[in-house]
Amino acid sequence: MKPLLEDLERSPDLSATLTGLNALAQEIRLKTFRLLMASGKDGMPAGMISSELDVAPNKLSAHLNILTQSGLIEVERQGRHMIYSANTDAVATLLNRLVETCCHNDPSLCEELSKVGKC
Amino acid sequence: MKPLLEDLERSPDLSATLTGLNALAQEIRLKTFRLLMASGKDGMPAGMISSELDVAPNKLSAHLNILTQSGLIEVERQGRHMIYSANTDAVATLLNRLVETCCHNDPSLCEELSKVGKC
DNA sequence: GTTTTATTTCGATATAGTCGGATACATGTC
DNA sequence: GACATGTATCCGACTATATCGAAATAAAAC
Repeated sequence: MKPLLEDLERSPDLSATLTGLNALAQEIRLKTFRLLMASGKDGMPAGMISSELDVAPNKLSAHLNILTQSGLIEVERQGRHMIYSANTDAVATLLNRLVETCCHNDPSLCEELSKVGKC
Repeated sequence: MKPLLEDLERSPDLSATLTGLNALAQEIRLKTFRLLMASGKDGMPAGMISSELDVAPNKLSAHLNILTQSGLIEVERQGRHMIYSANTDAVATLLNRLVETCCHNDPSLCEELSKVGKC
């Protein structure tokens, strides 16, 4: 009568959630992510992110890889530019996974949560 | 005419956001957080979390500290038990900070995001 | 086809996070 | 006060992550 642990253990989403959180839990990557969220669907080339954030290109590249592999951002080549953009669907999925275990007891707890993403 | 970087740099929330994300970006801490989200406002004593997740008490204690200091969970002593519970308001604040830079260009991008937390 | 620009990859080092075992600290019980 | 229980802290070892400089790739310009 306590399925909580089992559900969490077997959740195949747990690994993906950890990957996404880990991708965001670093200053340069969080700034990059927010910059790309702000730049919308057009995205931004790596060099522009590099100069906007004042981060060395090689350093940034490693972080862009981690973000891309998490699925939170996407890349597309345009000529010799690599255009990065945020994947808002992946972001929504990640946020949902963080709050999906709430409200099992009392839906009124989640009033604040229901205000997320109202933009 | 490019206030993006400046806004991010000066954001006093950036540090708090990183602390919160970092707190969640670890397997034991994420499982703990989800367990506490599921256990609602009553929360759970440290020993019960320890046995539910099959994590040694000393190990868990360090992780509970990190989560508590991030503000995502709270503690209250009851006799010799330490009762931990999720702080849903802090969770909502964290999630909002992740998406607050979106939609500056095109609100239609955020349809998925607006579905977060509907429980 | 050589040069320039944009970006990534590689190898080495530094730093921070995690773990396990032992110990210490409260609180409640006898 | 002595003891058991529930948690927290300290320590050294290990592992993962971030960083830096240098070199490599890929596309465009000349």
